[in-house]
Amino acid sequence: MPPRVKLADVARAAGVHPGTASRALNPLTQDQVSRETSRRVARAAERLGYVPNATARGLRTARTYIVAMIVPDITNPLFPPMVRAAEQVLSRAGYTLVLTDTDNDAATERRQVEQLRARGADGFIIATARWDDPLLGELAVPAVLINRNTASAHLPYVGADERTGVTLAVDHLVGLGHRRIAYLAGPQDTSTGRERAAAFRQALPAHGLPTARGQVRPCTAYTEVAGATAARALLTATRGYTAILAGNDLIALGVLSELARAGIACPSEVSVIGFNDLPMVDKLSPPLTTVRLPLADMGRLAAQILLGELDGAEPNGRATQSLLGVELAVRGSTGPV
Amino acid sequence: MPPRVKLADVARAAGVHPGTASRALNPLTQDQVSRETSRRVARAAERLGYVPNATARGLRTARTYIVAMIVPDITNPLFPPMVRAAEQVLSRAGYTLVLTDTDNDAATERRQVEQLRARGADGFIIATARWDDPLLGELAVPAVLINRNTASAHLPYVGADERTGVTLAVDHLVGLGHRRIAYLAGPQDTSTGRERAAAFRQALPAHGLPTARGQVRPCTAYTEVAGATAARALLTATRGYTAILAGNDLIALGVLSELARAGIACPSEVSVIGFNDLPMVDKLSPPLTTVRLPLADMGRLAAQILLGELDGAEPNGRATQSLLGVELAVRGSTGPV
DNA sequence: GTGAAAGCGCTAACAC
DNA sequence: GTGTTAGCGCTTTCAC
Repeated sequence: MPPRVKLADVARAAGVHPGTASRALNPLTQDQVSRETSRRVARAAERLGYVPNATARGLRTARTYIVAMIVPDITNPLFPPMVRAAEQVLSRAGYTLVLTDTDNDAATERRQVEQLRARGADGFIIATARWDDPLLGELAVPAVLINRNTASAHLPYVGADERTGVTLAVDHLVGLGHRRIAYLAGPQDTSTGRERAAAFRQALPAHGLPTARGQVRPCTAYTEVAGATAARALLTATRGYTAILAGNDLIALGVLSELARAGIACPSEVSVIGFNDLPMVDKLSPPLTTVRLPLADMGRLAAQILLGELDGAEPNGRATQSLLGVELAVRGSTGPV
Repeated sequence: MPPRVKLADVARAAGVHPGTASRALNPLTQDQVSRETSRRVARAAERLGYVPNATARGLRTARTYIVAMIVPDITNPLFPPMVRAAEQVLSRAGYTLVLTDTDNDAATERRQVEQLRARGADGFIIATARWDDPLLGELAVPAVLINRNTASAHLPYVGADERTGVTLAVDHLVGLGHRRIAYLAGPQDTSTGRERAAAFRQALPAHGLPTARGQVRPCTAYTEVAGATAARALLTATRGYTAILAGNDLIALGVLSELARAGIACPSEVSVIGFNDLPMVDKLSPPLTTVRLPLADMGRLAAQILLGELDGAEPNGRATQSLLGVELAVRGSTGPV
């Protein structure tokens, strides 16, 4: 393959010095150069098919225009829409997105972050934050949290309005006449697990409904199996509930399968609501009523906030916490008592 | 933030020249240095928390250790398992994976590839290949195709054994007594669309079954809507089919909804088979019988082949074409005639 | 086995 | 408005 054309070649072709060519090609410094020169350089670059060497530029400017996004598991359908939207925003701004899947493993995450810092990633979008995460202090570059927050709230955070989501779900159930509603929460070491459970505990009294022991049960994981296990425990303990709100759709799936196994009809005997609106849950029998999160909007906003910190001033002392609106997708898994 | 410790710092701390420190730290050149020196340098690096600057190294070595993976749409559940597996293999080999989502758009793809070449990506894994794709000739670095092949077969390709998948599906249906089987193919400008359709046309005669006009109908896209449209056209033209094989699961979903709309029971009146085994299709009513592809294996192998070309010799003249085995997941959407 | 020195391609002070 | 010069941090010849 032919040696790539470099800035010096363009400069020679345009009859100017490399420094001038550099200025002419960079939008930010273009006004230091005469219109005419700028045009000539641009044309030469075009003609020779000049592609700037990002590595050399990065070495000189100490910026790589690389942003790393860290997700726990890209096969979890929650993340692709965020990744996709973030990538679009960043790519348009001239940044390249590096995706890292940590496989939900802290050690892997550590290794990856190390590698990315060596790469000189200019910033991070982090979807793996645990509630109390030591890693986040050591980043030394701008970072934005998405989907899951941490206790300290030192970093900008973009999430969904979990509380409203839970409230919408409970309101819907109460509107259908339900008064005995159980909640199968997600794991309590995630911000979503905590937020949603807290919101549920507040939502009942708001409707004048009593809270009973065992009405809120945490699942060990956001999985169908954990959901089924928790549902079984719930049904064994009490059969009086007419509705079950699940910490997410996978847990709801577990609930549905457990109900089927126990011969309890949904929604005529027990209504079920999930959280996330995963693809295909509208095709289940019954189609799942669930809270829909604005995943793409979250990805977009996270990228925009990061770009702001990257281009602009120092990160704000008090980090912006953004909660995007959610909606309830009402489907067949909920009905009147 | 403190200025990052660089190689010169480590060298000084170890009492050697930077060049020597470099040799000591690089596994490939470590044997040019005495055991003792090597140890001393390693210790100093450790103590100072030295992290090599990948940009500087890249400028010098003309390698970035970046591999770009190009997918049409990361929210399509087909791709995350491939991406994840590829990333694991590459990351372990010291490479960083850059993910690009082209949004199924050729212009976007072009722009992205340009950007990635400027970045100096050492290699590409390409899942967006169209049947006849001019872009592929211009890469100038090693590349591996995954999931979709091109006409020329000049590049290594990793895919699933589509033909066997179709054969398994047809065999299954014939085994259930079906003799009138229609095929709703995917778009014919994709290798998967073509391969599967061709395989279907061969599979019928193999069982001594006749082929009729209109028995194979291409859909305009791999979508539920396109599937429903094609299914409607099929049912309007002929009602004699007892089984429909779909080009992929989304098309199958369209078929199922169209059958429901027309009041035709599945599987008792018409059996349906999909392709891909997307998440959740086992939870439909009826659960979808479908061909399962080894997506993660494909991602893994593609990454390994690419690593081979990256580390090793020149790309083989005759590019390796790998077809990985598939299996049929038999579920409720197929039954006896 | 180790030191010296050059240079990857680019940008940003500094001159004029 | 443009040319000159130095240098980002690393690797790799070439000496010794």
